[in-house]
Amino acid sequence: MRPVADSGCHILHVDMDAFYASVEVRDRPDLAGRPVIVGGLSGRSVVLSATYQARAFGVRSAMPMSRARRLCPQATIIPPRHAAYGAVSREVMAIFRAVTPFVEPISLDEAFLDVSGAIRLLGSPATIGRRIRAQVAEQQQITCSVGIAENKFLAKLASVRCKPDGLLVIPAGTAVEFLRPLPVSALWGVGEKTRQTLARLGLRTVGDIAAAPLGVLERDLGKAAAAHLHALADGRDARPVESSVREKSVGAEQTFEVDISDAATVRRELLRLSRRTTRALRSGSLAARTITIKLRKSDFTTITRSRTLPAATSETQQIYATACALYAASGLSGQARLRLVGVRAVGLVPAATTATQLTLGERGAAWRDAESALDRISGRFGPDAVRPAALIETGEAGGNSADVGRRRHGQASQD
DNA sequence: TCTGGGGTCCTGCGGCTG
DNA sequence: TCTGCAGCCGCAGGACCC
Repeated sequence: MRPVADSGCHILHVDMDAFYASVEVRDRPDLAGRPVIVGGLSGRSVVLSATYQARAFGVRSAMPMSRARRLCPQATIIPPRHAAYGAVSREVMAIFRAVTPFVEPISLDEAFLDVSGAIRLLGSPATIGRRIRAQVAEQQQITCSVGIAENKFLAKLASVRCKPDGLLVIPAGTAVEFLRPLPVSALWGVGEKTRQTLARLGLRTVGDIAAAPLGVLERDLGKAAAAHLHALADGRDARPVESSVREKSVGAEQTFEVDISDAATVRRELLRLSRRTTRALRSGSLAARTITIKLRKSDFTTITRSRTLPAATSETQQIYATACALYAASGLSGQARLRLVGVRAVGLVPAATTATQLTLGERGAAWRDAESALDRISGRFGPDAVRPAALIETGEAGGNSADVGRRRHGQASQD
């Protein structure tokens, strides 16, 4: 093994390769070496993950499934199994935590590790990276890529550059020459809109941004984004690896199979989403001060409306009532055709710290007890084991649902 | 081509308050 | 009592990331 110039590089970014698709292929060996796409089966779903054999045909994550099917009609399409991916993710994160306690998960399939405290015991960062790759492959039969550098931004960049099944070190002090020729989109925070704005300024590479006066960037991007991009373009990123990141909001949203204008149907969906949101709140022992709804019209324009409550809550009835009031006040109730609705709870606080304010006639304690009981039943028998009568679909007992608006992504029954 | 779902962060505006 | 100002907060929207 050739020595790698990794001194000063104590940040690792580990990224699983085509994670969901790799788990599916692992569990179905007959699919090995074939194009596989993980995604919903309905008309409006998108690609969640694709094997590299499918990517060779141009299939990409977040691409509409209809387009992916056209590009690669021979691909095997598999509906997602989120529980299976979550289980693999927990095992992989345990491998990381056996190396260092400083692990910051970014999503199910990637994490940053600060290994500065593990070097004396386990060897150089590159040695640690190779060890992690070997353990993931041995224990989970899937591959990952590891980027190693002096900060998070560069480590992430390195892992992207060595995919799939690779390991790349950006030696300390060489970041600027590595970064200079890259397109601006390589910078974290530059999406399509920002890329267009930068192109109007004549800035196309990371080197162009590094050379541009900060004032020019501030004028078109704002102070925070300008400072952020200028620092990244110089290879500077002071963010530490944070092993305990607190959630700031939880929520749920749903795209309808066909656009909906009927207010009663929208309210029913708001109830369903409020239940999902409050279940997430209660499972984290959290309550929320502010409730936000999101309404996306058929032309894809999106509005949000929010309301801050006198006290934080995790009760479905209160959040649902707030969501309905916001919907009624939006001016879209029964008017616009909606393709998506969402409910989000913001301003999270530990549930134990919330003061209970009951007004005359309220049945707060009774509701809380009932919802706690429902949570326990849901945990044992599934989320739809018990639900409000409003959410029992027409004809459900007979097996045929008339509620076509809600059917989606092949997961209509796993809400 | 026709765009999911879960999030975070930033900006700008208006109202309130001292 | 009125006005101007600064700071804070709530709200809405947009961009971005995985």
